[in-house]
Amino acid sequence: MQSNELIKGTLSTIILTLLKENGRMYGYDITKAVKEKTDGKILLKEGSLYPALHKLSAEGLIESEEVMMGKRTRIYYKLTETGMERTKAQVQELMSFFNTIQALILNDRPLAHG
Amino acid sequence: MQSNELIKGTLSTIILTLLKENGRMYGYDITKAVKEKTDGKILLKEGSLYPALHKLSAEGLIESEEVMMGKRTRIYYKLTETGMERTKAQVQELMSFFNTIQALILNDRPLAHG
DNA sequence: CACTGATACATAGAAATCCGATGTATCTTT
DNA sequence: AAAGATACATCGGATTTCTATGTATCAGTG
Repeated sequence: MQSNELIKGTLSTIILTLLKENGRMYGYDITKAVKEKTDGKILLKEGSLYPALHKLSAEGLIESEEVMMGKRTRIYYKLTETGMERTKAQVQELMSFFNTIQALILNDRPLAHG
Repeated sequence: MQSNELIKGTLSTIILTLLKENGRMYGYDITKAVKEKTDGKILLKEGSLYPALHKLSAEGLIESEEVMMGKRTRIYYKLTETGMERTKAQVQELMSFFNTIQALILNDRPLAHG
């Protein structure tokens, strides 16, 4: 899958945005949400997600809360204040990047030859 | 620079597209074109560009031609037939990916709780 | 009750990608 | 003569995501 190459650099923004929208989510929840919202086009792997969550946590952008569901642990994550600010910034940055790339790629006028 | 993180996965598409638009370019030319066309937002480094060009060349997507400018070598690159097809495919794939991500990120409706 | 598939966490190592630093050398301008 | 732009190149590092693997619980089925 080539889409997996493209996801690089966008993963943290995706996670942060989902948390912003949904308030509180746990890991497995996030993989399902991404799958559903992208019609299966993006399949977030556990090996990508959990390390990413730990990293965001270590950076203080999200905070976790362990909840026991019967005998099974479920770890909920939500944005911190810092994380909320960072989410807005990253979304803006990502959209700006998309615009830049689109301008670069969809403009089929040759260079003015400078 | 965080934009540099985002470029991952898009670099080859950028190079291929520029070659498609301009027909024939050499390395230094490409760095300048990217800089100009993105208003300095994306600065392609030589350490990224030259290896990428060699790889595209090895994959048969572009072909090179050495030209002596005085005593200095200039290596022009242009798309092969395969490269032309691949360029179209990658551009479509990239745009599709952008749409997917935008739908995921800009949709602030919470999940229907499934 | 055994089995299967979904749920739920986690990590180690591999693979890929881009950048920073560095190197060589020519050409142009001052 | 010096500085800055042009023009190529590679190495090692940092980062990121995936594959594979592991553990364990829960629900549904035969």
